[in-house]
Amino acid sequence: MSLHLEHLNPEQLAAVTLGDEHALILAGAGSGKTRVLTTRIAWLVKGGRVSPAGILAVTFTNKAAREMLTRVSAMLPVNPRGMWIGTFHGLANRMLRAHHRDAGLPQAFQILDSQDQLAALKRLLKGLNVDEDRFPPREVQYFVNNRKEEGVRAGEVPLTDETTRRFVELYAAYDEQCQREGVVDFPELLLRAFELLKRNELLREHYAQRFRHVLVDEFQDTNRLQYRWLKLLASSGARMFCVGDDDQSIYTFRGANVGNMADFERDFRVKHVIRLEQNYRSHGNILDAANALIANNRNRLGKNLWTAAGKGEPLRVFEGESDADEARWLVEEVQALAREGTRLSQIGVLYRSNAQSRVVEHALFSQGIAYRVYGGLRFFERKEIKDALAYLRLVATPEDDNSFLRVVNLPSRKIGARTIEELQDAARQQGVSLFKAVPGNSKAAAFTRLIEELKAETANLPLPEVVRHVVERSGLLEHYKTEREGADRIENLEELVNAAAAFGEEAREVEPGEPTDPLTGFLAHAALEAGEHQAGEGHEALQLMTVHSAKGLEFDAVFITGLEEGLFPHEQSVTERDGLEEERRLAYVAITRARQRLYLSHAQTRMLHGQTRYNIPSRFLEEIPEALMKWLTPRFSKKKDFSWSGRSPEPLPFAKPRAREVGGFRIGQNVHHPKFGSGVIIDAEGQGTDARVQVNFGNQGVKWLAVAVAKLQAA
DNA sequence: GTGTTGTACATAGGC
DNA sequence: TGTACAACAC
Repeated sequence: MSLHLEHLNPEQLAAVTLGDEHALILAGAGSGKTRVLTTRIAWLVKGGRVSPAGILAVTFTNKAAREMLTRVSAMLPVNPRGMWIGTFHGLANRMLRAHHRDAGLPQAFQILDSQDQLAALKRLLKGLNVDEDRFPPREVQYFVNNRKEEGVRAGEVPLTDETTRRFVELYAAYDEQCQREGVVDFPELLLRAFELLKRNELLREHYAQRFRHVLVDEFQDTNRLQYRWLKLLASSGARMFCVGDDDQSIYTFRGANVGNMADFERDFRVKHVIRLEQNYRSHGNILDAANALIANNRNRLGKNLWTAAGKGEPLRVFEGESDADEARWLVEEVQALAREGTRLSQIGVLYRSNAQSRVVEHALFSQGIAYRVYGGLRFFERKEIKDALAYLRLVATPEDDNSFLRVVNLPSRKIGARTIEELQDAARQQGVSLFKAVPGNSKAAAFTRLIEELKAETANLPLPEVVRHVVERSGLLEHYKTEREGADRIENLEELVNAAAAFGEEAREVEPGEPTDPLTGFLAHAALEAGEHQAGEGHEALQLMTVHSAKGLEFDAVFITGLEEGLFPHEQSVTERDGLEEERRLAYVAITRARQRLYLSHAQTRMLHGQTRYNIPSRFLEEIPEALMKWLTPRFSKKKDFSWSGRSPEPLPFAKPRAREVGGFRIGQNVHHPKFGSGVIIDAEGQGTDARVQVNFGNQGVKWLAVAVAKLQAA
């Protein structure tokens, strides 16, 4: 039960034992950030500096919140009752349930995930006869969410032009619809919680007095609204302890605002910025590479990681002729590592985008190597689970039109688009929910009766039995039994019953005002905690994932694949503001995942969207000092004509004939241009003085150049 | 009202 | 290349 303060380095100790003041902790990768955060909480509580109820600690993921809770519990003599530890959304939900009346919400309000939100918007746009070409649902969603994250309601958006005016109308209509149906989307959860404190002085005072210490994890990932909410919570003198790393900010594309770090320093007149720069994870060469790379970014608070461990081995770099070649090499290296005793689960294969996993998977599969791919559908996002949840939601909230539409004809009740439309018209006219608008003698009435019966039948059952009963009586189980390949779905539906049981068993402390209805709690849990991506965690398997999902993880050996211009950095990023810097931070995150060994690779050709692409090596490879790397293939191979030779597939017999060689240049050849720099020829056409070649210059773009005019040189 | 073909589209993904 | 959803035919 000791805090083991003696094991902390001076900076960590200073952070943990900081006195009565605000603090910004710049915590580099692998610098013991979580340890500092949890030890500080324990130190505050154990020393009697604050009661557990005075602690509010917030993270971004449920996983991080769980880990924090576990570690804090281990350091304290009793279960830390009364602490608020959770995600922003989880804590907002908790607050809104407790004060749903003040927040203007029904007690059992349902939470829309992004999919649900999009479905709700599509329905709205259809009902309003909006031209979906001019106002695509996705863009409306984007607009709404961005405004909410700025804390701006529909009535407050400046109407700069006609299009904006239209978007704002839709925003307002969407919010009305949500209100009517008693549902709340993710950004709304945060905005409501913010507005609740902003408008209700009594409540604000209550919480601001209660929480004496507010601790924030991954502070660089907070958006503007989250920061403003934190400021309200700290409005009565609470001490803020914000931990973050600007170099690991990789989520600006979804609203994260690194600027919050600088704002925080200023707004709270932070006296102490503590830098945790000693890294306990990686060998020296790996850290040197990371430091050198990130030094190319201009917008930084500044930080340099160091380690007491040795330099370790050089980074191994491989150039593949193709993506398949790269994958073959990777598999061989993995096998070699395994022979040397590295466990598969301690090897991470990282890539920029999910599409890249396929080739690697193929190679792994053919060699019989166990692997696990992260990403994709999570448990509570699966179709059959969402169907079951829709029934459960209707039992709890019949006004939930989203759920109504989802399952009114599932299993089939012979209710088609026509009937639905009529129903929607009627509901709109009467200003009521679809459920209420159902005429007594219609086909749909059988459905509403079913829901009402379910409600009555399950009223006094324990939660898992409620779920079991609804899954069976709704006809879903039967429906999926008759569906071919429905075995997995049946299994998942059964697993849902188990999930309900597990949820019920988790002894969660109930504070006054907390929802007492277990079903409501479970439905919120399902929305907020999407569950595991894939079963089979803990099995010995190679770990495949995007760089984004690797954040926060570490491996003995790491492969970063597809280090090519256009892929990593991604071509989309060049059009984004500071996009390239974010890509570089992403590469920084990837590198710093490795403990002992780091492998970097790229391929000369790659199949993307069914087409062969010729990419030049990523600039990030050039930003890493040569001395740290060991090239397994000749650096930036000068091999020419690779697309037409050797093992490479012949062009299809009916493919459009392409000029293989024009004006002394060949497809696949590396070239240099005085203005655009180095590139690779990806296409050619014409003859003699008309000869033109298409060159991929990476960040400079893809260009057609006349051979006679452009000063192209073989590189 | 349901099954089938056809076309558009393709970063990253937490809650 | 593979998927997702919309417009089509039964």
